[in-house]
Amino acid sequence: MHIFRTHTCNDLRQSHVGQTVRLSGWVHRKRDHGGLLFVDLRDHYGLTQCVIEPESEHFGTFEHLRVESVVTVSGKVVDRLSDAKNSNLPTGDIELVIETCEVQSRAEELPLPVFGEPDYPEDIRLKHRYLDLRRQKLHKNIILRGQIINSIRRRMIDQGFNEFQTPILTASSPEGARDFLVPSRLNPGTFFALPQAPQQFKQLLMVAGFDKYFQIAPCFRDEDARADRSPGEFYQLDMEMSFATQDDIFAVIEPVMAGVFEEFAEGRDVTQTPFPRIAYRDAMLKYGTDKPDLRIDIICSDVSPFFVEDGVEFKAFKGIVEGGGTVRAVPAPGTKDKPRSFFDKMNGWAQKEMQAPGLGYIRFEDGENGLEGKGPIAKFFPADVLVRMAAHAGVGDGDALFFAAGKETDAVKLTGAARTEVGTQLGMIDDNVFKFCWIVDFPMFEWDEDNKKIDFSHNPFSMPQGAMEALENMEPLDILAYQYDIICNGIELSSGAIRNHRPDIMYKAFEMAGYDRAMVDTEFAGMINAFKYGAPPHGGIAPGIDRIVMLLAGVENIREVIVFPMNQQAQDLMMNAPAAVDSKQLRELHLRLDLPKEKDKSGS
RNA sequence: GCGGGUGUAGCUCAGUUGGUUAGAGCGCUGGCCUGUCACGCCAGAGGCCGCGGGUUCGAGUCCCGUCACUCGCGCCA
Repeated sequence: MHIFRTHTCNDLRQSHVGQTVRLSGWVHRKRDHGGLLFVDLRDHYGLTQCVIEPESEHFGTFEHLRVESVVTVSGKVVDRLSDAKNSNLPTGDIELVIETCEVQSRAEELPLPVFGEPDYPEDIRLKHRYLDLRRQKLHKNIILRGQIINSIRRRMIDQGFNEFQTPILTASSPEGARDFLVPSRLNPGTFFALPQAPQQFKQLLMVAGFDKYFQIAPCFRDEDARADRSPGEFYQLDMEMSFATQDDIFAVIEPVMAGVFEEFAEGRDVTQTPFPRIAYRDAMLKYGTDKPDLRIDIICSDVSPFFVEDGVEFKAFKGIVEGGGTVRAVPAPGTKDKPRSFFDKMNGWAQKEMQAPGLGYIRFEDGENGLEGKGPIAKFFPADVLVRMAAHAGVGDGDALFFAAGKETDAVKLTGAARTEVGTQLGMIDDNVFKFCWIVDFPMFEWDEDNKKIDFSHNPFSMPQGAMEALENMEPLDILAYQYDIICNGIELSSGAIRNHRPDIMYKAFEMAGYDRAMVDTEFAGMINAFKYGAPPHGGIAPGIDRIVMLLAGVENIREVIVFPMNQQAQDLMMNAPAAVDSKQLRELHLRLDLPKEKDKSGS
């Protein structure tokens, strides 16, 4: 008999009754009846109830053994009496009568209970991640992650893509995030950067003629965290292909995403391919964001012109529109029965959460003379203006409109947030649906208000639509790029682009954003040089693995799908990283610290 | 860097208009219990009310500051 186990804790069934077997695992739970003691033994695979009687020489061992200790037990598999079977457990028909046992590892009192999985403070969970990972829910998420990555890998390979490994110690890449730096001992005073993405490498692989690249790529960015953004490091399905149009990229990645989501959706509905494509400008107008949650069936609109019509007396918004601002309408469908407090709360939300001046509203109801407006500001509008505005915004009897007004950027931002808030408050978000879309036609350039200049609005290495001709002849802010995002349920899974593979167009685009030729030649030497020796047109995308797993696992926080995550301050509480190093290590690197004055941390 | 929320036992939380000795459940320790599977019953230990200052005869409670955690903004094109 194997010294640790003949079966796993999920193997034994009625057919094993009578056999002598051996199991190893963690003591999940004990139920001590004095004269009889039940031990639920747990391993990666499942749970088996073991039972021990007081006559046994090992009874005392189990009486005082703490849960989560690791034991090996041997004994006979017996049938349970019919009313003692547990239908909730795959092994619930049988139990193991313990004859011999060996304690492999005693557990001390736990900082974090495994059984029952009660909510626990996240810093404790992170510090004792190995305990947290024993819990079924997290354990399952991590296994799911591995299965999803396997599925993605298989789907990419099936489409003829080759997997590559690119350097971890490299130079700063063209992304705009802060780099993690690694000092070079052999080259004092110089630093590697960890890749923010393998962007330049994958493009260089295209120049090298490999045609179809992919990698489950680790990416490192020294930026602040969000619920859906892990600090420090994360993984992307990074892919790139040559001689491909935007549609070719979509045709490759859509079946991968749709296929993976369908494979792991467990009955949840997934958008059929091809995914809807929404132009950036339309997305900003209709949804107030470039990552719309299409589960919310609300379409916003610009209603600015109605506020400056003759006879409209609502001076606050009129002034905003006349001053070059804008008013956007966010429909709230089916709110006839909502109390006044619903609308007041939305206004309070806008002021508190969005730090907006407020959120005006009008409720529409059929009256004696047709559709009528109700609410505090309706009285400032002639009846016919209200009717036309309702028609324009697509609302009718029993609906309401919220108004987000201000400078266009502010109004759009408030519109997008209000749309989500209304959708949430009205219960319009279906958790059992994955709604995908592409956002396309991002502008190539934008106006940088801080520096009063034109700058790249997205990726400087994207190909402008219309190529050189557009750069030379069009108004810069009107030029679009072959740049696209893929969105699922309001979460941006990835940006991608058809790249600019032409040095002449590259120099021109950078020149328009105020960067001279010399700067391009030094900052992006590797790539611009490569493009001078025959580069294929190419493009790609890099969907975030962690976010895909997060959506499929149905969790709100990205740390629930990462095996050893850092906290929001980008600290690993379990490994104590980052940490100070001793002076010998610093001397070897010719580094001297110049730290800011330390904060008073006596509060903890 | 900025804004919101939270901070009372190991954990989840209650704690009245400011008023005597700060409670409950879970967990932990000890005892009892032969069919449980969220086992049950009894007893016990466990508190700088995040920290500092202020108001007050008196602060867990009110005010100011600060720290920690978290969500968001900036940032991440």
